[in-house]
Parts: sequence; C-alpha cells; structure tokens
Amino acid sequence: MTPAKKTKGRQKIEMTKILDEKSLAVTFSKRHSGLFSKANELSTLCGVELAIIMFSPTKKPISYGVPSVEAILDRYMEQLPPPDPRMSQYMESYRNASIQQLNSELTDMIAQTQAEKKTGEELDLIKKDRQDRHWWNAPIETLDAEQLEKLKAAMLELRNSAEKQAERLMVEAATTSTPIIPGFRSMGADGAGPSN
Amino acid sequence: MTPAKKTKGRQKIEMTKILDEKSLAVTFSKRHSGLFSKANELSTLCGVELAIIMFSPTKKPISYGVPSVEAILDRYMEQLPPPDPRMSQYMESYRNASIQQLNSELTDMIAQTQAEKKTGEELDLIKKDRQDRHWWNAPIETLDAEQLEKLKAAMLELRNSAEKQAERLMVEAATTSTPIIPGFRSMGADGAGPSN
DNA sequence: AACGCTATGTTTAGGAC
DNA sequence: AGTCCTAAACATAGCGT
Repeated sequence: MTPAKKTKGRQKIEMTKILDEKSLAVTFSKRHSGLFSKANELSTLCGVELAIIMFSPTKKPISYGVPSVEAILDRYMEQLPPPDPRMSQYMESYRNASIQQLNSELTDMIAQTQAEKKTGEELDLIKKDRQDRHWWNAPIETLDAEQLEKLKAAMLELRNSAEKQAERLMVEAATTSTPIIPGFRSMGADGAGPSN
Repeated sequence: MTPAKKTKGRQKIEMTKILDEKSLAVTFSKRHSGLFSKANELSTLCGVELAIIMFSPTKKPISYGVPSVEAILDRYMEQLPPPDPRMSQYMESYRNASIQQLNSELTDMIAQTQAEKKTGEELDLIKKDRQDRHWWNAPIETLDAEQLEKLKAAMLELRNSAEKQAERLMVEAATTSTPIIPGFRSMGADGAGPSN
C-alpha cells in the first residue's frame, strides 16, 4: 500500500546561487539562524570566542558574537600587524594598569556566573529582600544568572570600547596637529608642557 | 536475531562546556569545520558576504571570509552605533564602583606618561612603514613632547567617554529583554543600526 | 518574515585507524 | 589533527498558515 506522504520532505538542492528571489529570502532566513545556532553551540561546547558578521541579501548587516562582536574584532586586529612600538608601549601600560584589572574582575564575575546558574534557586530567596534596589545596584551575590549575564556583557562592552577609544584617541593625539581639546594646556599634576 | 550494531551512532550530548580536554579538541575540530562549511553554503546559495573569526581552545585565531575577512570587517566598521545622549540617576552606584577605579588608575597612568616622556628622544628614530588598512593602524610619525601633551588630553577624554559609554551600556543592559540566542545582535533587533 | 509541518538530506558522537 | 565508519540526532526543503 501507499502511505500517501504528506510532503516531499527535504529535497536535495544544487549548491549554486538561488535565483528565485522568494526562496532565496526564505533560505537565507533559515540558514543564517541555523549558522548562528551552530556557532552558539560551538561556543558553549568548546568555550570558544567567535564572531560572525554578514550582510544579508538586502545588504543589512547582521552579526553574532561571543562575548561580543567588538571584542572579537579588536582581539583579531591586535594580532595582525605588529603595531608601532610606541603604541604598544602606551597601550601596554594602559592595559596593565586599568583595563587588565577590570578584566580580571570580569573573569571572576564570569566564573561566578557559572556557579550562580547551578544554584540559581537559592537566589530567589535573597532577591526578595533587595527589591527596592535596581538589580545592578545590588551586590553581585544577589543577582540572578540572567542579570549577571547582562552585567557581564555590559562590562565586556565597556572594556572593549574603552580599549578602542584609547587607541583611537592616542592615534589622534599622535597624528593630529590640532588639539583634541581646544584650549587644553595641561593637567594639574604636570604643568610641564612642551618643555624642550 | 540481533542485528548487532557496530557503533552506538550519534549520541545526544549535553549543551554545556565539554570538560574532557581530549574530546573537546575533537569536537572543536569537527564542528568548526562544519560551521565554516555551513557558512560557505550560505554564502554561495544566497550570494551573501560574511566573515567568521574565532579563537580556538588553544587561543589560535581562525577565520573564514567571503570575499575576505578584511573586506567584511572594513565594511562593518563603517556603521557604528550612535551613543545614547540621555543619562540618568542609575549611574550613581556604577560610577562609584568601577568607573571610579578606572578613573584613579587612569590618573596613575597619566602620571606614568610623564615618565615616558623622558625617553621621547628615541621615538624619532623609529619610523617604519607598514600597512594601514585600519584607522588605528595609521602610521605614527613621531611622539614628541607636544604630542604627549595631547595624549594626556586624550586620556582625559577617554575617561569621560568611558563614563558615558558605561552609562549607555548599563541603561541598555537594564532595559533590554533577554535575547533568545545569547550574543545575537541583529541590526533590526536593537534598533541602533542605520542599516542600508 | 516568522512559525509549523513532515520526510528526507546532512551532520556528527563515538570509536578505530 | 585528519579520515573512515555507523547509526542516531539534527537541519532544512517545500508546503501551508
């Protein structure tokens, strides 16, 4: 007998550009989310940091990144050409001084986030006592996993935008003949200025 | 009769970080190439330009890009999110926590910059050519005392923009709903992108 | 454009080289 | 780390909503 199949099921398709605009849109929609899903799995399974940037058929930029696209891009570009020695000199002191510390705090927080997830139920009890405060205003210990994720993401964003800002500003400082802050002379501690 | 299966076939695995270092390496190897393969298919089927950048478990950078990673990154860089002008009372505690620390360390670094200035002489000796495909890679001719002066100003600027960035990010983190796929960012989803 | 559906194509865990 | 193998898990084409 014939089971009378309801659909044709998945059909094999040729691996060339889809011409029909309609089905191209559908395929892109399905496959791009599939790709992101795969990326997410790879990231969580292997603890890997990655970023995907693409431009849809309608030229719209779509991106996915763990911990963030910016973080990956910055890290990727850092290791390409050996930057100017002077640049690394200042960036290094910058990183070693402030950013790295912020980074280590984040690392601890991230580790803590993992732990919190597992014992997430205990947190519900603690939360009740602190509801008069905004979540990010509360001690880390009282935040639930979701909130910690947001905070973590925010701080990671902050760290990377700070790094990027620093790079941009320092390049400007070194290449621009126009003062970044018109009228700015020096800061209190210095008072030296262009001494030589 | 028992068909006596030769293998267990594909087994379902838990979607958490793989602990066993051996199988993690294997899984990464298989899945990362699988991901690239999917990316390639998406690219050819839909004529889409995309780039994937990742850092392997051994921290090695691996990338895939059509037509090239650089092309995608450059194009992506051109559209950046505008800062959020409205700030609020939410930042009070955050300032007092992280930014304040960043601030003080920035101050220390600026002081350190003063010391660096003394060795500014040798900077003139270093003049190397290199590619400057990215803005922050632009050649830096010299870093004389006057430019160091500007650098300090830039540092102060950095501190300010870091605060503003922090405010924006924290507000976003506090108001944004949890994404289905952590880390997913579509230009249409967050409303920040200028799109085409 | 997103979601549901089913049948089928594709990927991959586990194991062996 | 790459390749081959099997069988089960998973992704998705084509269709309807």
